[in-house]
Amino acid sequence: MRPPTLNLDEYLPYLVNRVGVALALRFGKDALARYGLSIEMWRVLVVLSNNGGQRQVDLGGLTSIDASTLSRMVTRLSRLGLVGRRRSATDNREVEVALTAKGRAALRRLVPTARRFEAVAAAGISRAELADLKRALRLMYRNLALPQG
Amino acid sequence: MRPPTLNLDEYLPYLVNRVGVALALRFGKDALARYGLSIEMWRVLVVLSNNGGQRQVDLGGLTSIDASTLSRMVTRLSRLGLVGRRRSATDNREVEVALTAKGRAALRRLVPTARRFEAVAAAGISRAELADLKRALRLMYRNLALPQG
DNA sequence: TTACAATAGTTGCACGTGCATTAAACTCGG
DNA sequence: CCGAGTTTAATGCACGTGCAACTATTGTAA
Repeated sequence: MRPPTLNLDEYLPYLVNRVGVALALRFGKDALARYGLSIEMWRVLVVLSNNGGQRQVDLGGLTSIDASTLSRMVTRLSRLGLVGRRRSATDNREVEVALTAKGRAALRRLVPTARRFEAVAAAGISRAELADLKRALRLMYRNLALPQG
Repeated sequence: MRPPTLNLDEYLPYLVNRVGVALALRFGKDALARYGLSIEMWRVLVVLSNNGGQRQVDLGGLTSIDASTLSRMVTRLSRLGLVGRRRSATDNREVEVALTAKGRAALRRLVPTARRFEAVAAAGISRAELADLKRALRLMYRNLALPQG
């Protein structure tokens, strides 16, 4: 009556999650902690840098962060001086969030570090393999995000 | 003075983490929630199923879960009747954790579901590509886990 | 214009987590 | 045999998170 065993070292979800957690942990502790930032905060900053100022709802959609969590996170980021909040001129419900000069400066310092972490993680993987890997990961995400399982 | 942009759709750590989170979310909400389990709890059960009864310290090492968190988690799992706790006969500090019959039964039901989720995630990826993908992920983990960065 | 619905954001609350501390049991050198 | 140091587990505490409820503003249909 033993349960069917599941070899974790061959189980794809585990392998993916494990690397994801390790990645977040390393980058979070070695680089972001000095700035008082979490990975989620870092992701918000990157999205703001790439896509420009955003309403909080849209920011939540782009980062998959809950609206209430994001509200408090933006408060913290604002307190750190990295982002600014201002109510929309056209719709008084909306809050527009944008990077400050200090936020952009923080990104200028962090992005190269992030790239180094990527290089460390990908050491020993060829360019071609890396391209395949990324393609597979994007496919997997689409497989999971779609409303059918 | 714009910060150097980081294209998230080509940034490996983001791609990996995103899939890892999606995987955990889907499996957690669609399957584990019915049993009152979290992914971390599920992982503990799988490790117990594969490696047999373990001391809490070793369980923490195998699952990368903090000792204090694990202590409380085992309390919850024990309350659910899925694992049993008993003090070691040889060392009175140690607590041995092992699956109960109910725990093994839960695994028998969950493992096939987990395999289905893996199949959904990996849809459209060939056997050869899948093998490469797993190999790359194991390598990445070693790159990150090793004490040099 | 006036109700009713939808949307954006914030806050109350319960919960799980990690860190630091504590308690108990064991190890080992003197 | 004794005492310092180590190991294992449990607990106090602060914090971030998600869900649900709530407020404020805007959209819409009669």
